[in-house]
Amino acid sequence: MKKTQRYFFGKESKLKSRKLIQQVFTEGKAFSVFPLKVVWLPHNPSQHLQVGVSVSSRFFKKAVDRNSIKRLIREAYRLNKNHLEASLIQHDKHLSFFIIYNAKEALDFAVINECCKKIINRLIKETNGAH
RNA sequence: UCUAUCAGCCGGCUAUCGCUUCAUUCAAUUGAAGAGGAAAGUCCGGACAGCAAAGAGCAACACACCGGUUAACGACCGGCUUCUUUGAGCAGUCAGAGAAAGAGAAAGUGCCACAGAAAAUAACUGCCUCAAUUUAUUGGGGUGAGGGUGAAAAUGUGAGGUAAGAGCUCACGGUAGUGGUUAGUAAUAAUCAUUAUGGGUAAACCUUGUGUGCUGUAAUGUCACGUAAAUCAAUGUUUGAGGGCGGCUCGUCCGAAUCAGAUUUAUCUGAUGCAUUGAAGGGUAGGCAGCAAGAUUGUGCCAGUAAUGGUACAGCCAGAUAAAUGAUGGCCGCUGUUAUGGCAACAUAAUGGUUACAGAAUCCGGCUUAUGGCUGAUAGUUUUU
RNA sequence: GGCCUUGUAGUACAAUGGAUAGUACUGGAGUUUCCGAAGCUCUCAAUUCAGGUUCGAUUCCUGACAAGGCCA
Repeated sequence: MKKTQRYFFGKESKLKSRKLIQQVFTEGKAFSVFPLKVVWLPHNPSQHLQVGVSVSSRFFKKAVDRNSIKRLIREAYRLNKNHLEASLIQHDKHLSFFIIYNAKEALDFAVINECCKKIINRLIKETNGAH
C-alpha cells in the first residue's frame, strides 16, 4: 500500500457545486503565489478536500489555451496533493479551495509544479495553525 | 523553377502516472470506447419543443433573370442577359477568363455638391422678326439649333425645310413598349409590323410579386425541496365582471364548473368565487429525461451535363456539465540544416522538428473566416533541349 | 449554448451622402509673471478593417475583427 502510492484525482475531489463555489468566493480567505492565486475556506459538507481550477478568459481568449493550462495545473496538483490530504484526515479537518491562474502568458509545467508545492505547504500550515 | 485552383492525408508501436463514459465484479479489479475540417463565427436554412384553441387587414422583415436539386434555404448545379478584361481581326464580330443585391426610373415623391446659361417646368445669353427712337439701344413676339462646364447635357449621322429654327419632315441607325412568326420547358434569341424618343439614382422613399406567427435545448417535461395562485383578518362586489385572436387595428369569439335551497325543470338566490388592503411567513437554482441509430458513415453499381437521387452490402463511431481525451519518456517512420564521400541518384555522421489553425456542449444542410507540411491533377510563367 | 447592442483625435461626444470631418478637456509651443497657477494665441492628433453601390461614403449594403450586455 505504501510502496505504490496512488495519485487519484477523480470526480469526488473536484469542486462542482455552484453553491459551495459561491460560498468560497464570498467568505473565503485568499493568498497568491505568482502566477497562481488561491481562495480557500475550511468547510466542506461531503469530502475532506475538494478543489477547483479556473483560468480567466480575459487573458486567454482561445479555449485551447485555457484548457491546456487547466490541465497543467490539475496535473501539478494531482502529483502534490497527497501530503495535504493526509494531514487533513489526520486532524479531521475539511477544506475546499479554488486555484485561479493569474498570469497573462502560458508558463511551463516545471514552474507551475514548483508553485503548486509552495501552495500545498502553505495550506497545510494555515489549516493546522488556525487551531 | 515559381504561382494559382481543386481533391486527399497528418503518423505508428510502447512504458509510468492519471481523466470521462459504458460493461463486468459484493468489492478491489479487469475490459472497451473517447475531439475537427473547420468542433470557430452564429451569417442563413431546417429537425425538435413550448406559447390552450384561433380569422381578415395593416405594419415589420426577407427574397426578386429562367429552369433544376433539396427536408429547407439568401445555399448548390445548369442556362440566359449585361458588364469588365485578354487575344485574333480593317471592321461587323469571334474565342477564353471573370463578375453581377440581375423585377420596376415609361406609376408617383425626393436628391444630383462644386462648375455650368441650364441637372430636367422654365429662365439667361444668342439667332430671327416687328415697333419706337437718342442709330445702337429699348420694348413685344417666335425659337430651343450655338453656349464646352461637368460623373452625367435632352436619340446619332446625312438631306430637306424655315424669317430664324426645331423629329418639323424624310433615309439609315440606337433605345424602349405593344402585337405576330420561328427556335427553346423558360429566361431569351432571330425576324416582321406598329407606336414613342421619356438623363442618373430603388445597397433614397417607394411600387409590384412571392413568402414568413413568436421564442429558443439556460426550450420543455419530470422527481425532490417546498412555496407561490396556499393561511388568517377586514372591506367591497356577485352576471354580463373579465378575457382571447401571437406587434397593431377591425370585426368577432369565449364568458365555464361544483354544491345547497326554491320552484315555473331551466331559471332564480346563496356559497365556493373575484378585487383591494393589512398581518405573518418564505427564497430555490440540485437530480433525471431532452441527449446520441441518424435528411447516419464507408464502398460498389445505376440514372443525370451537373447539383443530386436510387439501390446493394458492411458498420455503430465522444457525450462532459467550474466541463473528460492529459503529463513525462523510448523506438520506428517522415523531414529540415550542416559536414564527408560521390558526376549524379544516394550513403554515413552530427544536430533539430514531428508541427499550422485550433477543443465537442441538442442534432443536421450550407456560407464565411483562420490555417503549416506532404501527395496528385489542371492552368499560367521562367530556363534548357 | 443561445439572444442582442456598439465601434469617430489620448478621453467624452457631434455630423442631412457633398469644400480641408467639428466641440470640450488633455498633450506641445509661445505670450503674460521675479517664478508658478489661471487667462490668451497657435498647433499636433481620428472615422476598427476589407470589399461593394454611387460622380462622390463617417453615413447606405455585405463580410471580418474588437468591445460590452442579457438569459433562471
